[in-house]
Amino acid sequence: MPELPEVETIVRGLRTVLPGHTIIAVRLEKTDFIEDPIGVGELLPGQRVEAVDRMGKFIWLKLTPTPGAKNSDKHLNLVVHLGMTGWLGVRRQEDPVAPHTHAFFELEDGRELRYTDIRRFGQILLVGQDEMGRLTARLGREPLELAFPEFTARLAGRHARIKALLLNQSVFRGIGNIYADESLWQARIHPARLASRLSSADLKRLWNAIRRVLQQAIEDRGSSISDFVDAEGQPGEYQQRHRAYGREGKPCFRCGAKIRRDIVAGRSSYFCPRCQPAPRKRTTRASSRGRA
DNA sequence: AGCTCTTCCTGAAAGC
DNA sequence: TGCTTTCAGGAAGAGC
Repeated sequence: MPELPEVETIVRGLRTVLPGHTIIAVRLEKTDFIEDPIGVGELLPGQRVEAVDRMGKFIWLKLTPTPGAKNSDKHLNLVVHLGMTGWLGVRRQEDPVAPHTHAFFELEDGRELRYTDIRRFGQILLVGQDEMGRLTARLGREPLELAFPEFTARLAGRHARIKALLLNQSVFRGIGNIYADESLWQARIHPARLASRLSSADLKRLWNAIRRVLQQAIEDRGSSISDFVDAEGQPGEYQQRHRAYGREGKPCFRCGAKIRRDIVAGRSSYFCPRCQPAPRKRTTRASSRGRA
């Protein structure tokens, strides 16, 4: 599933082949995951891709109108979220079309940008320059651009489970289930611990772990679990370094105990029950009533 | 504020 | 063997 490293890998691939090229036509198949399919079809032809960037798990294509574009005074942005199974890449028009390809953006040179998404949990948004601020305001900080004091400040006083906060895109942007679990394993922190109960040593280990994990995963071009491939169609390598995610029942690389899987924050969470000790008391109503 | 539950969707895997 | 059920999960929204 595409998280920050996978999206970064896609973005780096697109950045080498897309800027400077102009969309001349749009073809859409299923459109239920596209915010404004009519607008996409009408406004994108004539738009040139100026730059490709990433915001958390969003791919951000900055567009510039060419003389043939409608609304040629307006700067548009094509923002794409890959959801669970999304893929965005450039192919020649004569190349075979992968199943579940729902959007085709024809370029002036005979190639086309294609969006493929089996489950259609992704999103395609057409965003005007003025609305980009509102989109970014919903998102937290980039975890790799975050100094330790800011990291601590974002978690201070939060009574939610650390796993829930790592997954919450308005706290940090780009971390998903895999990299949350891998970071917590590295930092030896149980996913169900409350953020407010973490010591500064815990937080320091977690901050370091998130940075190490994400940087290594970007270097390895992401994790390919079921079907992730980069913009060129190549799988990533980071799944070979997974220490917790998907390893239920297998020995912990650190201590040999069996990795466990529990539901924390509504998500499968893999952790070592020995290296990542559980919080002392469940904060259930029953236990607090029993003590009162 | 933050928790759980539900919804969206498909295909793989497990169950019968 | 073949059909049915379950599960996975990012994000948003409802309800508590």
